[in-house]
Amino acid sequence: MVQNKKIPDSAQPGPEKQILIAAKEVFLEKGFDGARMQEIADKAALNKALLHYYYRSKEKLYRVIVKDIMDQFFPVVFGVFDETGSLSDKITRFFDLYIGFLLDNPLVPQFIIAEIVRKPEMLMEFFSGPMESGVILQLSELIDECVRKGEMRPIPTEEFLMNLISLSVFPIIAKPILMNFLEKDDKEYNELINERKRVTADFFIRAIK
Amino acid sequence: MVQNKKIPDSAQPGPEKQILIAAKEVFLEKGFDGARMQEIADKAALNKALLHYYYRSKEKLYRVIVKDIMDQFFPVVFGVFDETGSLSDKITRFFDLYIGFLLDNPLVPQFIIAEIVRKPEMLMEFFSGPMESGVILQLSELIDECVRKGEMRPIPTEEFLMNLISLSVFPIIAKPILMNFLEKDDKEYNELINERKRVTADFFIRAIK
DNA sequence: GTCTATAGCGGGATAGAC
DNA sequence: GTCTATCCCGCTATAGAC
Repeated sequence: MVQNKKIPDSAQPGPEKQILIAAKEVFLEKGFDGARMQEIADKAALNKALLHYYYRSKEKLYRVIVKDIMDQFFPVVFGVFDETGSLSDKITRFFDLYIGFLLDNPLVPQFIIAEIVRKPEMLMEFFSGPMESGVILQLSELIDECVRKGEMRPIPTEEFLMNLISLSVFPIIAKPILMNFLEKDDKEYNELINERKRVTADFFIRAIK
Repeated sequence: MVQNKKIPDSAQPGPEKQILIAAKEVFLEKGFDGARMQEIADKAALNKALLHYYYRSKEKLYRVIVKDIMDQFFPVVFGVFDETGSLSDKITRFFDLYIGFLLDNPLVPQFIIAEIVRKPEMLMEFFSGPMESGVILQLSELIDECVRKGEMRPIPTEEFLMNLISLSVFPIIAKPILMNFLEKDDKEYNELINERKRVTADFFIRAIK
């Protein structure tokens, strides 16, 4: 299953890019410890030695992939709230866009949770970019404004953001468990998540009214 | 950091139990691939060979720990809704209890997500117990009743349950990322989660009204 | 740049003394 | 039952031919 084709900038078609595509697939699925250089090489239809020729070590290759995944993941969260429209529109658009992205890339949030949580050092390394974008501040201002207009009750920005993300992401990363629990098959579960785009926006809007 | 002392039934104080306690700590923190038998032995202050004497293989030891973790985790989710009180009381009690448990055992949900998601076979193996308890059915009936009484709007059981769990669990498993994102230190973040016991119950109750 | 072959080691597992 | 010593495989990494 191809998870995602968005691979860095620099990479021209050729072995270097093939490696990145294969590595991303394998690391996403298996994590650092579970991934094997041999499997990446096989998937890229190349020799194992070439991986080291281009990227020196497993660790170095991994870091490239982590950066790629983080760069792709975080911008999606942001920049939805600075468009036009009512608060309800923005929230509706957020869930639609974000859950849509997660459905296309289910392994991405799981990877970030599982891997970054166990190697918090890496966070600091790759997190400066998104951090600086000032989303928190921007969101705070939006909330203030909506409260003034009476479109919502006052809610701490942290709570607003946490709930927004929790409701979107958790059903994706816990899919196997929740599937089992709710006795759904794969198709049914994905339909459920698809409905959540709408349904969760409604849920959220009611909660902040 | 001792995560949790609740270790199976059978285990008397002695090497067998020491191994389980150490193994649980290491597997919780590192996962199967990341865990080292040597580290478990060191932590249990025993020889590596003894691990194999008692549990034959890393895999076998791991299965014992997984079962222990699952057995301890799932009952907490259940059995909160069959007590007395109004719907609001039940929801408030749920978040209080569940988030409290998660704060005491932050690695447990992360472990279940990270490990079980990558070895779905294991789910089937250990999931029969909780599955059979009929929580879904029970919750459906509660919702029906509350809708009849006008205490809440009609909501699919799946949605109700997913949102309940998402709002509780996600902020715990994504702690390192959210901490960074919200620019909180460890203490501040835990306080935030503690407030969520109350605050999230309120959020949820508003959403289903 | 791309391959084959192999070094080197970490780590799970076992043999065997006590 | 508990230890030390060791086996042996799998995997990262490198040497070196082409």
